[in-house]
Amino acid sequence: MEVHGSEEALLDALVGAVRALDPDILVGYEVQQGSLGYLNDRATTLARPEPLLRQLSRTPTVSSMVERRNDEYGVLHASGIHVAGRIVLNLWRLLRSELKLRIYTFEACVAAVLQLRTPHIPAWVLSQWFQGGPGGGRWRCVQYIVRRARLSLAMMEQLDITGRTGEMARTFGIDFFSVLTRGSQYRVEAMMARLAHTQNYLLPAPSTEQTKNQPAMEAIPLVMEPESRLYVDPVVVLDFQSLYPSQIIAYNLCFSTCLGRPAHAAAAATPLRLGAQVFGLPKGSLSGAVAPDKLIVAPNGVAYAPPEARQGVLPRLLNEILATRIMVKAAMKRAPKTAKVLQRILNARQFSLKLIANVTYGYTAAGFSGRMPCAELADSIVQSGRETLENTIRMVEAHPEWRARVVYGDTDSLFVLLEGRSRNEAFRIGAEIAAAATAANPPPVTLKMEKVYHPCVLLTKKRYVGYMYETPKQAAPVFDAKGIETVRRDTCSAVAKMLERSLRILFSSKDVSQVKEYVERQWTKILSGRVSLADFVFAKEVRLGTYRAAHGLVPPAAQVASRAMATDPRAEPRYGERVPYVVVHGEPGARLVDMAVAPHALIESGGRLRLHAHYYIIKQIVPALERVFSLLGVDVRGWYAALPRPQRLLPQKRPAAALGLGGRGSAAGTIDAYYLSRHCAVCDGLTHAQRPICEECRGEPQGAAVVLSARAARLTEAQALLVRVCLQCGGGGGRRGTLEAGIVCDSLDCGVFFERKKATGEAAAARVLCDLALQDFE
DNA sequence: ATCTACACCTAC
DNA sequence: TCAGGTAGGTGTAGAT
Repeated sequence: MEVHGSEEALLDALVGAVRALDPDILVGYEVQQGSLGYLNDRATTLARPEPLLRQLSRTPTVSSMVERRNDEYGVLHASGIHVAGRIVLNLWRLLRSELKLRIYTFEACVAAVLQLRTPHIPAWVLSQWFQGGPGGGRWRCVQYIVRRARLSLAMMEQLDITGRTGEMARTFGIDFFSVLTRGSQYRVEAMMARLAHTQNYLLPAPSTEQTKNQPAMEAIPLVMEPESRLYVDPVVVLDFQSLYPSQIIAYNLCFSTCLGRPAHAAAAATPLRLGAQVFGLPKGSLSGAVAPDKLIVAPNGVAYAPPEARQGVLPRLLNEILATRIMVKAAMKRAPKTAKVLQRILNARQFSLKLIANVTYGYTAAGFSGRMPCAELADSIVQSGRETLENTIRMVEAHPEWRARVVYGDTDSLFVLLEGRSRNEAFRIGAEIAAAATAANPPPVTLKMEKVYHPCVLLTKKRYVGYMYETPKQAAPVFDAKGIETVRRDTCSAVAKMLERSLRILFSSKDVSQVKEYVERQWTKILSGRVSLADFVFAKEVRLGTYRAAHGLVPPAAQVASRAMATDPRAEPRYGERVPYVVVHGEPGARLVDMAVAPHALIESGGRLRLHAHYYIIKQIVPALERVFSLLGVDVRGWYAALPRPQRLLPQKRPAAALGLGGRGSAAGTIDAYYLSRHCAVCDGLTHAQRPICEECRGEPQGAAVVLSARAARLTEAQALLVRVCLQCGGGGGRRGTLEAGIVCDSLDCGVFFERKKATGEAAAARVLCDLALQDFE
């Protein structure tokens, strides 16, 4: 740590340090408004003689600058800050594509990547600490900031961002920065152009006008309408591996082999229109090269040269990509399962190969921005894939011994219901189907048995859920959901958790009354306010500046962000940032946007704002549950209507002294002071405010055990409870004994940080690290 | 009550 | 100065 007397001197020292270390890469968690961007803004304000970014660069003559681009792509992909000669990485943006999270705050990313809880301390508190002068406060502030910088690096390290980006650069044959900032077309072209050049092909460059005027695409993939219901018999899920790439290879589909519609070729008087191009082929130029009966005619009526006559560039390219992917997958099998990091890296590598294989189709169909799309070629790929799937469905249903029915299929997958059969039989028949379909198609078209659902629910197209078995030997099923609220990030986690739990109860017990019991218990908790706010936070992506002005209405998240900006312009959300909000009670007839507020606004309102429990239940939870359980003839809405309304408890006014908020160094330093609850920590019933366990439970074994262990360890009852139950969600739900690292259980992302005193090695009192955490917590 | 535009996010 | 594709479900709010 260096100490400097002025901001000027500080910036000079930064420049000196960067020049001395001469790094290739500069990383900030958020480099536009914080980090480098903030420093640059300060430097500009101070009107230094030379721009800071140029001083930090390696080549002062080349421009270094802040990129101000208002188009969607630029804002989304570029780091926004350019320092010539160095790569500037905007970590949160990288993590956004790397991880699938509900929200991408620094703390949430650290938790997801490093399995670490970190406190969030707002800037104004840090500022207060720092201005407190030498001593604890200032040191705490510096320590906090240094720790965050280290954690950013630790995340880079853990995810091997530089290593993997470098690998991809080598795979695609493009430079490091382009891997992160440029699109898929660039990757496809880098690979395709190299291969094309070895065969003396050049890539056509149609104008945007020509591209726009190419014929419209006609083929669409098959998406079956599923029979919506609960399936208690096994359902085998099979899918074609890399369907589109394998169609390209199997039928030699390529720009370089496409001959258009044979009818056109015959009538050579009219020039051949193909994709964005118009060719003037001399009459008879085809007949000498390929016998008409050897032509491959795709199901959309477009002809292709057979591989013997001319092997296509795309087929060759994809062959190599798929072969490499198989090698990587083999390497994953060889590597020890315990080498988690290696496994993840290899997995990411094979996944990126799969991705580039799939976007190769996208390249041929890129209508909006494509540099050389070809509608006929794209149609051929889709239609061949569709026929392959349709033929397979027919074959499966026609087989007399399988007695199978295809109940759903999407593009490259089929769901096969095997009525009255056991799971083991399902696996056997599934393997037979896979083998038969693979044999019935030209290589490398491969049908693979993915999994067996037992049981499952098919809701609609692209929405289903089931207990999944991947091998016949697997004892415990895995909950697997597609498209429904449990996997979507535009619902709050209360919806996701309740739906998942309800489905698990249904699948395990097949007893709807147990589901009802669970759901009613949760509703009661919600209505009486005994819930964690964290489970009721929505977080949706916000793209300010793209909303239709004519519509006159912006989404709630955007509204919340705009309100925050009114008081602090630096609170402007980055393009595509997920902005959290909660729904509170409003005026009668208020629109949703008017009832959406930032979570901290609710926390800090001191009871003025109230969580809109009714909205959450009626508009979010009930519809989600209803979609599933109405299939069983259950009236979820009726459950709620019949539910006795619990009396809502007003937020407790706690004496400031007990909360330790009377001032710094207040005597009430133990954590139990913060958890005075009206509810018994064991049974959740009402209790005396000063007693964490109600009188009845003190007589029950569990409650008595707490009392006894508390006495043995010389703790208060509340302290003893810390190690048994999560204090935030009250129950502990199977997490008992796993609370070593924190007082709050892992299932909740409350962002509160507690430091445990380890001195005595026992369940000692925890001390709140910062006063602020309390507000977040409440 | 039903339809539509818009926004978001997912499956493939 | 660059930007793969389509299908599809659901919530919100205003219009019919």
